Order: sequence, then structure tokens, then C-alpha cells
Amino acid sequence: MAEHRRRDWFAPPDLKTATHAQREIAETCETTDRFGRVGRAAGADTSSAWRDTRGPIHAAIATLAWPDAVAGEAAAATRIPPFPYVPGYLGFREAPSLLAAWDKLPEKPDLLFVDGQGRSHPRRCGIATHVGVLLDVPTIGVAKTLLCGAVEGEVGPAPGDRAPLIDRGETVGVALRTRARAAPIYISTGHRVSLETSVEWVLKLTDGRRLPLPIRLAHEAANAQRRAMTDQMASA
DNA sequence: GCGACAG
DNA sequence: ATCTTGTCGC
Repeated sequence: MAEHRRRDWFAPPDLKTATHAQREIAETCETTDRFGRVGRAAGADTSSAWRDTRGPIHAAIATLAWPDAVAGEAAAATRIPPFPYVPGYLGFREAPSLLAAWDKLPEKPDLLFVDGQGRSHPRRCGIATHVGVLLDVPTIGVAKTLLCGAVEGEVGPAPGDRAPLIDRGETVGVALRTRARAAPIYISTGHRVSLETSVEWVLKLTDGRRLPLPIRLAHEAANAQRRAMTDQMASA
């Protein structure tokens, strides 16, 4: 159903129409569980040149067989973003690259971990929600820092400890301790996965590290893509 | 008006 | 978002 609107939501010409598109996407987003058995999870992340705000964006989606927890296929793609980085509009920068990588995957994941916010966004449309709705795929937002809102209370010191993330009176995410003595990460619903289920899945795939495995795999794959592209440039 | 601001 | 070496602690 997102198909005919995909064009409108993909790359708006300016931030004003982008803002309008985000409100529509946020309305379409589902915050309750709607997915089947997960035989394959995946992580999505991007990489770009240091301090280069308008250069190409290299994206990767790395899959992970589940419950085997063995790394599977990964796909990568590179695209030029429509506009420079502006906080709150990350989705429009990274979605083209991420969707291109998604299309290259021979077998699609059942659950996608996205590096960034989901509903914990000023207009409830972080990148995890954005790509989740565009693809109509279950997504979980995994952010390393906060974009909006505030943590209610303190996050305990033990892995699994958590505290709600509140923005304008609404619970939009969870601050989650995934590793002792490491800063918490911020989990939020992307699309078709409830907040509670999102936290469960993150903890399930976080083997003693701060970030869940799919995100780490995607990070590596995106970096590899960037290096491959820059090497290719040098030899031409 | 001012500050804050994912990746 | 990325760079780089060492250092500290489990």
C-alpha cells in the first residue's frame, strides 16, 4: 500500500514538503506487533566520508540467520543524497541508498534493525520508521544518542536495565543498558514492532556488546562498501 | 527568541 | 558520519 506513495516519500525537493511527508509516514506507521516467525534478521547502516555532508552515501544491509545467529548475505549500494545533513531529516538522505541495497538482497529479512531513531523523532518519523513504512517491513530503531525527548529517571547499571524515553508527554522509546559501564542505547519502534518487543529483540541479539549484532554487521559492510567505492575511484 | 540537534 | 594509538580492565 505504501507503493504508490513511495515516490512522494522518497526524495522531496525541499525540507518543507519533507516535513509534510514525515507526518504522513508517521500516521501510516504501526506501533503494534505485526510480523511472523523470524528466520532472518538484518541490520541497516550507512557510511560516508568524514565531514562530507553532501557526498555519496554508502549503505549496507547485513542479514543474520535466526536462531542460528550466523551471518548471511549482505548487500550494499551507493547513492547521492538529495540534500545535506539536517537533524530530523536523516531518512531522506539515507533511504535512497538503503532501499537500493534492500532491492539487491536475494532473500528479504523478516525483521530489520536500523541505525538511528524510529518513533523517537520530533514528528515520530525517524529513519527506522521511514524505511519501515516505505518497505512495509518490520523495523526497530537503534540509536546511540538522543534526538529528542528525555529519559525519565535513571537507567540501571546492569545489562537489560532500562528507563522510558519521553517526548512531549509521550513515551517514544526506551533508554537501554546493553553493556555494563557503557552508555545506554535508545530503542524505539520503527514499524510493525511494538516498543516492548523491540527491546526484547535487541537484548536477544546483543551478545555482550553495546550494539546488537545486525547493526555491527551492517556497519562493517557499509564501511567496506565505502572503501570499495573510493578504491574504485582511485584506479580510474 | 534561544538552544538543541539521529547519522 | 570518521580518524588513530595507546591504555585500562575484565
